[in-house]
Amino acid sequence: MSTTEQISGASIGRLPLYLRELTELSDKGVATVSSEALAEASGVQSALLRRDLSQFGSYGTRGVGYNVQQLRRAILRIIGGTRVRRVIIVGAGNLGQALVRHAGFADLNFKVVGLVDVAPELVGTEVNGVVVTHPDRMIETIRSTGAELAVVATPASAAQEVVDLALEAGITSVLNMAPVALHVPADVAVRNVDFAQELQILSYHQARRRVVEHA
Amino acid sequence: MSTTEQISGASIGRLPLYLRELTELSDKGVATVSSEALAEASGVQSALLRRDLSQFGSYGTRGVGYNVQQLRRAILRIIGGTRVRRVIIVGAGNLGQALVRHAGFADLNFKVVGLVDVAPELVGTEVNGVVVTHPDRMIETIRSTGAELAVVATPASAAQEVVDLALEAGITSVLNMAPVALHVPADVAVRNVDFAQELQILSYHQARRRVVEHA
DNA sequence: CCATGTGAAGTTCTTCACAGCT
DNA sequence: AGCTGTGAAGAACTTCACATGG
Repeated sequence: MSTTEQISGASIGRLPLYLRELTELSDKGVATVSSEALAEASGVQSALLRRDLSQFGSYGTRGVGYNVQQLRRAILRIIGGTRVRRVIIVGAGNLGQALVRHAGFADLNFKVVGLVDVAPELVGTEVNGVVVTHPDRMIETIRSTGAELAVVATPASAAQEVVDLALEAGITSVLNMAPVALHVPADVAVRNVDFAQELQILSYHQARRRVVEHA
Repeated sequence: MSTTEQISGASIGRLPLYLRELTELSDKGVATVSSEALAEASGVQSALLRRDLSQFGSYGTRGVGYNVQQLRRAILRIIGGTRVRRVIIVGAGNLGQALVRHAGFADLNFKVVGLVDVAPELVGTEVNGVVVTHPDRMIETIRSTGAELAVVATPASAAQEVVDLALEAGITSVLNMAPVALHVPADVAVRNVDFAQELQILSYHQARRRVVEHA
């Protein structure tokens, strides 16, 4: 439980998967779960799950399994999920609006506190209870709402400039959905989500499959 | 140019990034690009880019760089982007509809040929020119349209059953946006995209940052 | 002289397999 | 007897640094 705990990047990426299944088990009233069962539900190997969990302490009992509640709370603490984290979404196009309307973030303690877009017909309106503001007022919006995570859902051409504004306002974590590589200082965390990229990766598998089939 | 070329998984994930930048360079009329410049634009290290590219042949000239057109075509062929790939989207909620409306897939030669949802008020309507059909007719829809990629944008509770239907219809590549681990045969490719997961990973970085700041 | 292509080293991540605890 | 936690091995991935070719 030290503050200098260093969890590997790959492991951190899986913690949300485990958390999701643990929450489900918890809701069902299940008290303990084996690494085998939790791993299966999460889509990973049991040895990998055990190694992941062992990195931040021992929440399992040999011969029994893991205490669902304890483990869930532990992961929740590690990823900061015990506290509300405010999110600002930049870009109120198809994707940005879909995100604002998306249920499920609230359950995880994320709160969308702002939505930003340049379109005059959108500025001032509300989407799912969130007011749309103009990028000119983005820094102000971020500061007044206390947003700490920014989601970039703009066209690629606008992504870098809005991220620069966000950084100026003190944002240090960015979820980038624009199909472009963002340039940020080393201490800023960026995660990229790109549907087109994912489809292209799947397309590669399809292409290879065809080769194999024709062999 | 052998058919047994084996490109590492991590490399394949980056090919779309390179392709994106190469297409931009191509549009600008740039003839050659150095690994340094292309890597910078793509957000990777130049040595990594060179290693990636060297895996499927030599498209560079020492002392000069890479031929933009040639390299672009080569990557396009590898990921199967020279051919139209038909996509069916399952789930016409916020996300599914945003995807159907999303411009940019067409440029990459992806065509949305079907949209599936259970909601009676949606079935039979059109979204961006694509007719919404009921899951009962999904197998038929997949077969008649020739869809080869399926995007799962349903609630988690419905994801596994729709994927099972898709597999039955012959789908072998799935982009899963539902927050649940899908179980599929080993020869089916699945890519998971989960916003909540990404936000949680960023949240971890925020949590760590706080610890450091308070040190 | 310049930038690619690549052995070699280094790092990170995963799996194996079993000792150790309950 | 059962399941975790982990050393050790293995696999995958990235970076270094320079020989090589244009």
